[in-house]
Amino acid sequence: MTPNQLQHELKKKHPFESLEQEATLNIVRTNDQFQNRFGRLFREHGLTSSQYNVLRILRGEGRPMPCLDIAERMVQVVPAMTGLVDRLEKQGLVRRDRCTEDRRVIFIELTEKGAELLQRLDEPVMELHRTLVGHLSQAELKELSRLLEKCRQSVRSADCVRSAE
Amino acid sequence: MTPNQLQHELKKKHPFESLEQEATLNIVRTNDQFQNRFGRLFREHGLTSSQYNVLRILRGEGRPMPCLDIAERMVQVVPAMTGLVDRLEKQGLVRRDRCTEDRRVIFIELTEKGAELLQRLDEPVMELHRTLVGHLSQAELKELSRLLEKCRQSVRSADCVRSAE
DNA sequence: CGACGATAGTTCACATGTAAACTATCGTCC
DNA sequence: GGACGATAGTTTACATGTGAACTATCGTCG
Repeated sequence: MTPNQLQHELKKKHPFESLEQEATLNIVRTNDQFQNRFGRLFREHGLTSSQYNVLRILRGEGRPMPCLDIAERMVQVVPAMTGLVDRLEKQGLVRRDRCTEDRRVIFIELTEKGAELLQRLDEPVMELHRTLVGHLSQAELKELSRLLEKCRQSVRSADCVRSAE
Repeated sequence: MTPNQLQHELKKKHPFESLEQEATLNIVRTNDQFQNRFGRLFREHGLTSSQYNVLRILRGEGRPMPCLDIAERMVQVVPAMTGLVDRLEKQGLVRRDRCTEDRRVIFIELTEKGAELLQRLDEPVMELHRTLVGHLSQAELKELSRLLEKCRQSVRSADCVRSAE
């Protein structure tokens, strides 16, 4: 057992002030390293992590979606979607389609080319998931997901408070 | 118990293909939401998350550090440090100092003003840590950190392979 | 009908990250 | 002591995120 692996990784001289701080930093650092890996994989196929995310969401939904709905499922704010879709459209991976009933909304649709690219990525992505966390037991993975979901409950409740202000 | 909270959050129609995928997405999503919160807090004080990180690293080290050493403790690549330090210097929070022995290295030093800003942030930051994960028990926090550290072991070993190529 | 608030996207300004190319120095080896 | 590879930073080009302001529509209410 390495009781202070994170402290060692960060070359921190002082121990963590609290378990809360240590856990939070562990989340951030793990995410950064994972994002790094996925980013590299996607880049080999001409995509970024965000772009891949958009394509995945569109495939999961199975039909064209408005910008706002896509942004809502990603954590990001709306304005970023414009440029994101611009580049995906330029690559021919999605198509913009203005809704006829409500001319304010613009549907984003996955193209055949986009679907094919996604499919080519399925196996490598699954493989990377296994590489990154496959050495944890099924029980550990379940526990990890449970703890992280519990973490997010605080954000949700805090957001409720904020939106009630 | 909510067995598929993440699936519900993402409005995913299909269940996750694997526990590995679910755990990875849980890490990413939790991180995004936490970063969001910390970013807001730092912004109220005129800082970004990255800038705060640099200041924290400098205070932890207790003395001036070369750019590379700072970048190494963050996950990011080197080039980003230049602009980051530029802006911190413009705000008077750090100072650049060229080393006399080795004129290639430039020491970054925390200024008095930077130290004061950090100190003002200490309490709010600690408070936010508690808000975000304080509802987990001490045992859960320890287990979460343990699992995340175990996750990162795969990245480390994979990096060894890569650097040996 | 016509003003007005709400909603969907876009544009803008600014701070990051990433990779690749470039500059200034250092060390070392012949 | 001069070439050469390695090291520390910077610059450049491009894709993100974030907040604020703006445009086009919709709906509704008077």
